[in-house]
Amino acid sequence: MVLDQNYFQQDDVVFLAKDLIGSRFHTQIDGAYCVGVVTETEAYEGVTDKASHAYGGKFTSRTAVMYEPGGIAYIYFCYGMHFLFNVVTAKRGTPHAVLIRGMIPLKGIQIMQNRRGPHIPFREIANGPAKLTKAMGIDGRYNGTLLEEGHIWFDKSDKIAGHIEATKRIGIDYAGEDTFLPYRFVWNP
DNA sequence: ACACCGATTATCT
DNA sequence: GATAATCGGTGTA
Repeated sequence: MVLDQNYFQQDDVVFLAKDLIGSRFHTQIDGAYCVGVVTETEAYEGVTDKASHAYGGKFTSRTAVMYEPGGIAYIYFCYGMHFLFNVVTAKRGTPHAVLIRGMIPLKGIQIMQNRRGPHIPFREIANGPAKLTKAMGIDGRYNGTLLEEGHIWFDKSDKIAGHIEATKRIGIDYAGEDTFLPYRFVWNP
């Protein structure tokens, strides 16, 4: 079933990050349909999380979409050259988000290969947050857009096999003690 | 296998 | 002016 606003407005962002492992991520962008299975996510827990862009209630033009109701995209430009894709979760006013960090391509593989470059090995097409957005054709145009079938969306069937590992998050060593929270989920299918 | 480092620019202070 | 939720190439082993 397609994951809707009701699903994304649950308030436990750590649960959602883990629950999104094994879901299918779809884009219909520039005339190309692509799908992958989500293998890696991270939770960013709103105003209380020192790693979150919304830590301490920070509200800027960049973070404004995080305060919108769950079920929309928060896409931002990172390190001067990469787009990173998050799902905004929780209710309006609670700026939680789940970063989608990795995926195994399922459909539209040739399109993804073309977007990433012909010499990229299959397993490296979308095994990183910026690789994934590039493979899926996602950029800043879609910041703040509703996640719905036909554009950018998720669907999920049942429980997955295999083990989900929880680790500290990547690239947030500035976050003090929150650096070590087990908010990253990695699936070893 | 692993460590190092340069690229490149929107966003925030 | 400094920073950044990264990536890919280079070098050593």
